This record gives sequence, structure tokens and C-alpha cells, in this order.
Amino acid sequence: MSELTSYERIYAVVRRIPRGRVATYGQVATLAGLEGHARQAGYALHALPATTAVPWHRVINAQGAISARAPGGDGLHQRLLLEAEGIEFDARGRIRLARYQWRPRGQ
DNA sequence: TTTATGGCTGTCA
DNA sequence: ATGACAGCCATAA
Repeated sequence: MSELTSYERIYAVVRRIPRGRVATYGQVATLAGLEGHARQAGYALHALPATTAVPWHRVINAQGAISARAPGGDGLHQRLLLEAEGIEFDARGRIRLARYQWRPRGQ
């Protein structure tokens, strides 16, 4: 019923994530109309080109941690991007979701 | 067309 | 608190 692909819906949601905030894959999937398909949200982000304007780094897993998508430490790059936006990580490299998780509609 | 897989999530130990 | 298992279904081959 849409001319947009699932990926594009996901990108549209991710683009709405304010700076200094994060959202989980499941949350993005739900907002994109794909409730319960957290993985698809992850795949969509995985498919993003390096030149994208989508703030994919603001999307993390339900544990408030960064999913290691590549060996070696690419996750570190994502972490730096988040820290640059003012998001703090605890000693285990996890984000305080209670404080930084994006809350659409309720501000 | 079918088959395999997966940037996850939730539950149980 | 962490670790392991199974499941949901779209995308890619």
C-alpha cells in the first residue's frame, strides 16, 4: 500500500531521531510499521550506503549496546559518533537507555 | 519459484 | 547480573 520499500520506511524513522538521542532496532521497526521485525530494521541499516544522510549510528540494540557488525572494532566508530552527540556510555560500553532513548510523541 | 540466513528480541537457567 | 535458545519474517541468492 505504499510505494516505498520497507527499507525506506525505516530510513524515514531513523531520520526523525533527534540528535543526542538513540532508538532501538525494535523501536524503529515499530515506528516504521514493522512491529516485531527488529531484524529487518537492522538489515535496512546494514544496507545503507556509506554516503547516507541517515543517522544509523543512533540505532542500537535493546541492551543499549552497539551490535558488532564487523570484526576488528567498527563498532567503535559508531560509539564515537554517539559520544560526539553527547551520549554517554557506561564502563561496559552500554548506553543508559532510560535517559537517552528517543521518545516520539511524548517529546 | 524455493531455501537459507540474519546489525534482533524475549524468555528461561 | 550474564549466557544460551528459539522464533518472527523480509531480503538476497
